[in-house]
Amino acid sequence: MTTTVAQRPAVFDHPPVDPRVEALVNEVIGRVADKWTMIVLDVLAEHGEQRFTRLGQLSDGISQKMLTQTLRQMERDGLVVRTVHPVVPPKVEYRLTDLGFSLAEAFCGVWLWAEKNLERIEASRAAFDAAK
Amino acid sequence: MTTTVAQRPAVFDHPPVDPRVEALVNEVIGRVADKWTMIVLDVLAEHGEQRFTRLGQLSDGISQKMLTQTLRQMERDGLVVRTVHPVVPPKVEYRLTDLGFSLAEAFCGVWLWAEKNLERIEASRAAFDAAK
DNA sequence: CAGTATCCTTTATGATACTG
DNA sequence: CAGTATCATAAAGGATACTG
Repeated sequence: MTTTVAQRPAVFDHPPVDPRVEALVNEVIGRVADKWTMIVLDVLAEHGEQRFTRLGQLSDGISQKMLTQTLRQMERDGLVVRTVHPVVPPKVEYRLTDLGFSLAEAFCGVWLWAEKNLERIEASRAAFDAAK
Repeated sequence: MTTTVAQRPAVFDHPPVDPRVEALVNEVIGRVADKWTMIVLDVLAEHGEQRFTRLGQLSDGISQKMLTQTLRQMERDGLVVRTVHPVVPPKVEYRLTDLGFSLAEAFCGVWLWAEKNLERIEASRAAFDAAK
């Protein structure tokens, strides 16, 4: 144990966890902490149920391929539900599950952090780049 | 505005933001919501200041190359400070800045979410895979 | 409309060897 | 120890064309 423990908040004092659980958590984080997943999640959280094409418009910069891929993965992970309406032309809607919503809430703090600290980050980058 | 607004918690009712700010936030999220960044961030938050090699051991599965790369980027973004001790053999220590620490706190909710919902995710995946 | 399929380019990452 | 440099491969991602 290092001498830095006391200066860290209690939120980081996890109980010791099974390494295999930790590895699984890492895997989930790696899959879930994905740029497009977070953006689509945010769009669905902010705009509610949406059709495929609209979702693509709202998820700025995403390609159709990545949208399909991201949505399939999110569906598989239980973050969204896909509803196919048997009409022509096709109408498919996506919405967050409770699980997806809880992730959006958990990730919300990171969005706020990014929004709040944008300028600090840019300033830090500029200073770093200037120094070398 | 859709009819789903009322059922969403206040945390998602952002004021309208400049699209360019939103794009920048997306960029930061894309860069920061990176698997290795989150893992190294977590390790530094939990274990405090660490040397390069030790950091690699604690960040399970990371290669030396990715560790270097991730640390440089985090340093550039102002998340960590790199301290070189002029001794031989070299001793370089990394620790979180206040900014880095605040991100670790913001991201902490996602770790807890992942830990809490691991089994639900695995069950969902199994069901999804079985259905097709 | 909501995809799928394919080709192709870019980026990410790993393995290995080398150095102050 | 803490990297850097290089090579090689895998994975991510974009563009385009096609389909129920």
